[in-house]
Amino acid sequence: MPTHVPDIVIGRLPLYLRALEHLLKEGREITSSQELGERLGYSAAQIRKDLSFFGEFGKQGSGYRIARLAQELRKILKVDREWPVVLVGVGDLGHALVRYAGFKPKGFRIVAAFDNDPAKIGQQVGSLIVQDSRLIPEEVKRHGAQIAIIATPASAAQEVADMLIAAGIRAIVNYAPISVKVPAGVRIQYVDPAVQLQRLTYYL
Amino acid sequence: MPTHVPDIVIGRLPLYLRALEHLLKEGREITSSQELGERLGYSAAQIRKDLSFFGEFGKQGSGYRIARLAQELRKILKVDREWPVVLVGVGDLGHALVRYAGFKPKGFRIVAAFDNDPAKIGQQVGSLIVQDSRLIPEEVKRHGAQIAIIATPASAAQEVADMLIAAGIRAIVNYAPISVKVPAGVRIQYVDPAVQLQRLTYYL
DNA sequence: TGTTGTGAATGACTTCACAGCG
DNA sequence: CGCTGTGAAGTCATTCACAACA
Repeated sequence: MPTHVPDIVIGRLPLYLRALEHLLKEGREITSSQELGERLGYSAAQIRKDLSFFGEFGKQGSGYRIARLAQELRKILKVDREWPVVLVGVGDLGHALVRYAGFKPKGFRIVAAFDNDPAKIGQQVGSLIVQDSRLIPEEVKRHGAQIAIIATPASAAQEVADMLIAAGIRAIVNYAPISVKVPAGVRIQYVDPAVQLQRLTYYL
Repeated sequence: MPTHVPDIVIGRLPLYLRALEHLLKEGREITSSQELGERLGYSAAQIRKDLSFFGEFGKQGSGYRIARLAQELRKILKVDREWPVVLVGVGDLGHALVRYAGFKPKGFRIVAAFDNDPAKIGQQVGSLIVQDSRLIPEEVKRHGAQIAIIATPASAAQEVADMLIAAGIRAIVNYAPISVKVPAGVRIQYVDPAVQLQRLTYYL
């Protein structure tokens, strides 16, 4: 619907949504761009401008109805549903992500976990049984998954990404410490735990 | 030394460093801004401009000596040493991070892990014994740690951040799904696994 | 009065394009 | 000749500031 929304705006919307859900849990019904901004460390103008890409959700003089705005954001972000997600690489980090309780309330469910280590295949992790990576193509299709999490070592990440994309995956969160090449039309987000730390030390 | 370097530039340097280290492992000695850019998905000009904030590291006509540039970046980022890091919250995610093998080669070592759950205190995780969160002040000081990782539930994150900062922590990576208030002079990076996914669904 | 939504103004970041040098 | 380093230009993002309105 909107002409074009910068990626950086889309990146902030989940934070707005998260803050709104916290306010709701505190029993609040109304908030303002100023209050949201203070909680999140953004300017009030930034928040109003971001929201204005999608419509008019507030009331002059009073602010935003929290429940309503949260629901609008869920619709915009398409997290007003449950997305099936597949995960590849059941090391410590992958293991933790499979069991992570925070996905379900935010619109995601890990429906399959893969590894190529025979010692891990067949093991139960959370409510899933680890499957052989060779089953990725058929399982991705069977679940209709468009989203994947890569939590393999760096050495396997590119090959795994290629296989996932061939199977129909169009969005990836990559926890492996390496950049992977993906074709146009596939979105990728990087989370390298060591890089997060290295972004801080410069300032110390 | 440099007048002022934008945060966004600092944020890319660890990615340049990571790519250089990969090239080194492949046995390469020389690279160019173009090659680096292609690997990482940035323009060659972007990379040259970023580096120019800190000096002149290349040779016209040939490019960059990889080992030399990597070492310069480590110096700039101050990861040419080993930083002690403390971690709070030994759930699945914290557990995985304590055992994460990727920190050491990038300049970090987790020197203490804390939790407030009596069932976890005293347990061994990796080479560490989980300690009572009440020991944070003395242990942070004893190790001289300036960096912390928060991997607690959202409900504990603010309180834990306050305690860490009071004890001398000046940089935080927060895996808890909540924004926390920190005073000026303390840097914080957020990694919410669900937010990473929510940043992708808009495009599907 | 208090707060939104939004053009206009400002500021920040990226790309261009080329001189200069190895 | 190829590639860096870098001002200048261009693009994109944020903040300002205020009309509109509950």
